[in-house]
Amino acid sequence: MDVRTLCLGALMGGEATGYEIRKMFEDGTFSHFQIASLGSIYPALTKLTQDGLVTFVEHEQENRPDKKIYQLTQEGRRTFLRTLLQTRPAEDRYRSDILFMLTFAEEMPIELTEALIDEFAARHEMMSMQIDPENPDKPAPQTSHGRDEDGTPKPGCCFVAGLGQAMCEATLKFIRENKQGLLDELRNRKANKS
Amino acid sequence: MDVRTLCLGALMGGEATGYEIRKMFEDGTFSHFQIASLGSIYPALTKLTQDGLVTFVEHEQENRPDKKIYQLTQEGRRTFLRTLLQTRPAEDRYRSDILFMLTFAEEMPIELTEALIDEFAARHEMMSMQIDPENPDKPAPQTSHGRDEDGTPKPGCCFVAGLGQAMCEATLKFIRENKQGLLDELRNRKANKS
DNA sequence: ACTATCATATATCAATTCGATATAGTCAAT
DNA sequence: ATTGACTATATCGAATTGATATATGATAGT
Repeated sequence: MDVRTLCLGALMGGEATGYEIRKMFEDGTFSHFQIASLGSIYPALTKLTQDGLVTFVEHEQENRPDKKIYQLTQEGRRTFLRTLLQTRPAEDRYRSDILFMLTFAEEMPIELTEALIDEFAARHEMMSMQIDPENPDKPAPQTSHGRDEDGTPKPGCCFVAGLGQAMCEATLKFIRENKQGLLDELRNRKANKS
Repeated sequence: MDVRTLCLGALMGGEATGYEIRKMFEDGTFSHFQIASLGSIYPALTKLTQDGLVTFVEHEQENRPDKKIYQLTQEGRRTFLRTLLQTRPAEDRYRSDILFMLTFAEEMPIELTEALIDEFAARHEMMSMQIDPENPDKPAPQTSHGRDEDGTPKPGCCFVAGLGQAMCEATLKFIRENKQGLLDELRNRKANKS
């Protein structure tokens, strides 16, 4: 899924600026399973405007850069829904420096291994708290993304949020149950080697 | 972590060709938490050779392109271990078209929602089987990546593999418990709307 | 027998995307 | 007083992906 499609999806929840769209991918609704940076969002919005899939209204603000509030056109909405129907979703990809590094646990000091695991746990704990299945867009709910016009959270979003939480909890549980075992085993091996 | 570092890590397990390194990220040891394509691996190996971190021996093969078997130099090994100690691991990032699409479940036919969930489950089931914590590099164990010189699986690899499996299982469990509820809710909403 | 398709193996390249930076003002905190 | 954080758009070099080219053997389907 390219950034253009992601932007269309972001605008399905209502109008937004490029900056707000980035926030949806940084902190908000989509942050746990899609990424898009400003450097790709702004060009994408420009292209979408040229293609007539979005329009924007420029709001002047006192002593601040103009705000361009983007909105889907009917054509944009149709295009996005067609994309949903036609796209064969790409493989999921999970990228974790920490897990990659932990693969080399034997080659590094045990304190580092423990620190990496703790860091991994801390990040997942934070993520788990950030995701609230009843309220998919926790931080800054000014814009009503993730919920319907009437304010009800969307069932799809709840499902996805719940799944994310389940994954976090499984991760934390695994660490609670296996961290000490790994550290002991590593200590054993070091002792045997010397 | 850039591709150069990933290549050094891949070569920590012993010598390999560029093609074999790609397989480690495609099917093998690292496939579930790091990605690297041939288009980035070959340039990375060239650069690493220039920098003296790896060397290669060219093996001619009858009726096949030459094979360049790469190997870490001592300098390369030291550099990688230093990187492990110094690098602040980047945030994990998980990217899933399916979860993104499911966010818009209300906007699409229920059959598509169900198909997407089933696809998601199928992929995780496959992944779960592919990961064997006792044997981190399931497919094609010619090269001994993920295990020590003596053939014992490395504890770090086992830990990471076990974690991956736990996540897969949690995902599958969540789907078993929540898929029907989501579909029912969606059907309800459609009925109420019309 | 013929034809795909896949696997091995290296290499290149356009298109995409990231990450950093520039600009510019407000606001809170140290 | 000044550092850092937030809002907001925009650009650009660098990294990376994904596709393609080349060459051949093996395997499987029609």
